Amino acid sequence: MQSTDRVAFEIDEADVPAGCQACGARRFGICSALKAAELTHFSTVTRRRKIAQGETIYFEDDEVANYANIVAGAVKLTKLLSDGRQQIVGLQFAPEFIGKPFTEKVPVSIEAATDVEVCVFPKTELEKMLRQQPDFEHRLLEQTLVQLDDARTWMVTLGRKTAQEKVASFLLLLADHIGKPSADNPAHSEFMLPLKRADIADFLGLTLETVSRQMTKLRKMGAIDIRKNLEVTVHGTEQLVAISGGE
Amino acid sequence: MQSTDRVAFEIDEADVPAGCQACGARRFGICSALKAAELTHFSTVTRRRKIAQGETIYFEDDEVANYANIVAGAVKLTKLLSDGRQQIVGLQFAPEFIGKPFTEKVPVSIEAATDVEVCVFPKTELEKMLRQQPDFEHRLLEQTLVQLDDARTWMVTLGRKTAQEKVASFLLLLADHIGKPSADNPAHSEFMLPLKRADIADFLGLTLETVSRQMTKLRKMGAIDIRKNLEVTVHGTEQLVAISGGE
DNA sequence: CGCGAAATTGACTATATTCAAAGCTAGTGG
DNA sequence: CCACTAGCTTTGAATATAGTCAATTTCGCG
Repeated sequence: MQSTDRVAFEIDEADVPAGCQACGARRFGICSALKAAELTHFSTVTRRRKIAQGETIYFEDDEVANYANIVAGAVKLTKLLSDGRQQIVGLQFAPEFIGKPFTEKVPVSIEAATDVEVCVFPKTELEKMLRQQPDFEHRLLEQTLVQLDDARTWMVTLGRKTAQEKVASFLLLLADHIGKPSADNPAHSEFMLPLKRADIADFLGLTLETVSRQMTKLRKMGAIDIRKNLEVTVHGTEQLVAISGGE
Repeated sequence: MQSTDRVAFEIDEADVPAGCQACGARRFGICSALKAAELTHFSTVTRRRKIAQGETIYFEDDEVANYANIVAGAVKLTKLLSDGRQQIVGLQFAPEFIGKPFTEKVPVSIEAATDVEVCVFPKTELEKMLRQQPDFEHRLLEQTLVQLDDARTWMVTLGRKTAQEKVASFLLLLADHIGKPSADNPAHSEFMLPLKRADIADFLGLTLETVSRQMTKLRKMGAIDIRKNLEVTVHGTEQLVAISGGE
């Protein structure tokens, strides 16, 4: 006969819904505020959805009835000016939360930057969880504070950096979020660009031509390598940090 | 003898600490989540402080032991690059909350843009209130979401607007927060600039000369009037909205 | 292989910056 | 009360950086 401890542990683990076990949000996202039993209940009202690159998930000022966690991929948050100029105001990667609680409308458009998989749940359900679980709201506040800090950090990049520094900052941001140590040299970092040049330009407040020129310059300086327009290798982040004008 | 209702009402009102009665944070800030009795307790651990224009309240990455509500005046939140370039990432007016909960360090420098009066309270005390009062945390989350939205809206201005549009956007922001209808024409708006040209430049991602030139241009276009370098009159906001490139 | 989309490169231009000088404004002291 | 100063603002001329428009190349995919 097994010890109660052991049994309890196994039951607990078994209680974690299958779909949640491999999910980043379970461990690092808002779901980490939930206990297995609560998660089980929660998982009955969520559903997985795959979204193709380029699809818009919410339009700016849409009224929304759902929220979601990103399970895989990256989404871009954009804002438009009436004449069509566009600014990407944030990139979000797994396992971050999508949506703005307690308001009718989302103040940004949300679009799949890569193929994306999300875990969707109804607005009402989230708000119920928030009322029942103070921890859950706490977690949400923490994630919001991180996003606020990220936004403000990016404001410095937008307002005060040169084109070259902006591009270097962008590459460092990606290295940080989706970079993997390269096979041959662990000090290097490799990743696929989740955005095309026009989107990078919209994120950096530049034109796509300027982005392209600066990428070329960084390549010629030996700071990075780009293959097939989207496979990037960073040759040591220190050099890139120096070029980026720092934090 | 008075009715119990009447008595209860008077006691309740009388319970609101004297210092809180005229405070904006009491009605619109985070303190509005508190009932009179809780407020009374809270007010025993707060203290008023006056801060002169130009004084720094927190330095970037300082560890802080206090939070505060702005009672009067305006503060600027700034971030620095290592070589000294500066970006103002936010302006806050009464009755907003200052400080970043649950973290050791503030990620921005906070400086009094005008003479400021704040209501200060210890970090530990706020965090205790947050645990005891879910409403309080909820309120804080809502304020943080508003700040996040403000930051993202400003990112569009920084990344995608021209100098002229930036200056117009800035004036509209002020008209919105501290503008008063002018005496002679209610469609006009008047206010004192809380920032000097160099600060406006740091807020808009421009140089102070460019800010000055654009102000002059707006004056010559008849959109605004400036007296003594800091008294501004907006001649109808529609024109300024049109110039600002919109939301 | 060939087509369409995306990226690069080039030549020219526009916008905002830089550097420099002069003009205001408010506060101080004779 | 006026002159003087210090700090800020305005204005000007020259320059640099990024933007625009256009041509060419590369890449992904049928």
